[in-house]
Amino acid sequence: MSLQSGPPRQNPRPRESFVRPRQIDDLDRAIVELLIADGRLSNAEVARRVGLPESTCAGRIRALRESDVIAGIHADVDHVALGRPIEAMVALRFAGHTRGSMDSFRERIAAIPGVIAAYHVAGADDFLVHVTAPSSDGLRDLVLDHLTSVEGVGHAQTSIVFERIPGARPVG
Amino acid sequence: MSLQSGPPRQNPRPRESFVRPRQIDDLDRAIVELLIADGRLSNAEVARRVGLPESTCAGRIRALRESDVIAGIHADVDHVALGRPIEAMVALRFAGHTRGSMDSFRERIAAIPGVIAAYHVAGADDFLVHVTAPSSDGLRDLVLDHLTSVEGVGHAQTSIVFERIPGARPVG
DNA sequence: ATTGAAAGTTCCAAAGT
DNA sequence: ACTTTGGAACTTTCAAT
Repeated sequence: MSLQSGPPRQNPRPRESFVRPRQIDDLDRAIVELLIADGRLSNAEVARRVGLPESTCAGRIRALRESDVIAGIHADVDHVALGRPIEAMVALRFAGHTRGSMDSFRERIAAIPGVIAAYHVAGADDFLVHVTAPSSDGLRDLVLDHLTSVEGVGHAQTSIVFERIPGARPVG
Repeated sequence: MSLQSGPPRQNPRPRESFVRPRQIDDLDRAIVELLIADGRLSNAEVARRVGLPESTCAGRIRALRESDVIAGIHADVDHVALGRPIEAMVALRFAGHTRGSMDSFRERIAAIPGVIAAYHVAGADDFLVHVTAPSSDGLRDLVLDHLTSVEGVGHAQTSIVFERIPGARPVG
């Protein structure tokens, strides 16, 4: 079917990404950069651009995927077009930093509808939750029902996102 | 070559994504969800799963890409494996909110090495910049050389990211 | 717009050099 | 590590609905 799709990455990974089969070299980095720019490039095309025979290139890509250097390949969508025009970043602060409530929250974040990603951070805030909503009402409901109301959360500050500017993300 | 790759999305888009050729329906949403989960699914496979003939499905996917509902398909990489183990979110506050300096910053963000994405937000902070660095020294250099030092930036607060938790991102 | 069928292409695995 | 090869899978096109 193509370079493709190991089993879709399950979400809460138990924090172990230490299968590192082979040292990453510049060729691997070049391959990864190409696939960051366009995740649907065919193996043949990637091979051509990095100057590698197809079978060798395919082997490297497979290894990169199996070792989770390439964690996944996903479509980036326009949430506005899909009926969720409101985008926001919600900073959560836990009261007392109970390890337990933060852990249990961590496990449930991904299931909250509208959550694009969450970041567990050091500093004044504990989590940054990146969300979309169909309306400001929807955003309020999302925040109040699924974030503020979480056990242990002491404070939530919602910042509307005016614009998301994608980085070039060149690996170097 | 596949469903693939219109010209790679150029970065600072002038904020107009209003070519909406056809109304998005539930089938489109289903297709998009599949491609969010696995951006390398073949057209044949997507067609099978949503119960559409291949040619129809291919047409829809093409339309979704041309109208930028699907903005792009990109590999998600493990920055740790690629030699940038430090991940951080930097909150920037501009002094005086000079429109000009914020605009010019906006245009230059994507070129800063290590920047994954930046968010222009409403609220106390003006930008959240999501970055990776090869070391804490590298992070300091990145922040001091490219963020704090930007004209108009009054304050920068750096939060180390312990963990990124991807959301399910179901469109609904 | 959507469809099925057929043509043309690309991909993958397994062989050998 | 590279090349070739055969067969399977994929995308695309087109006439018709």
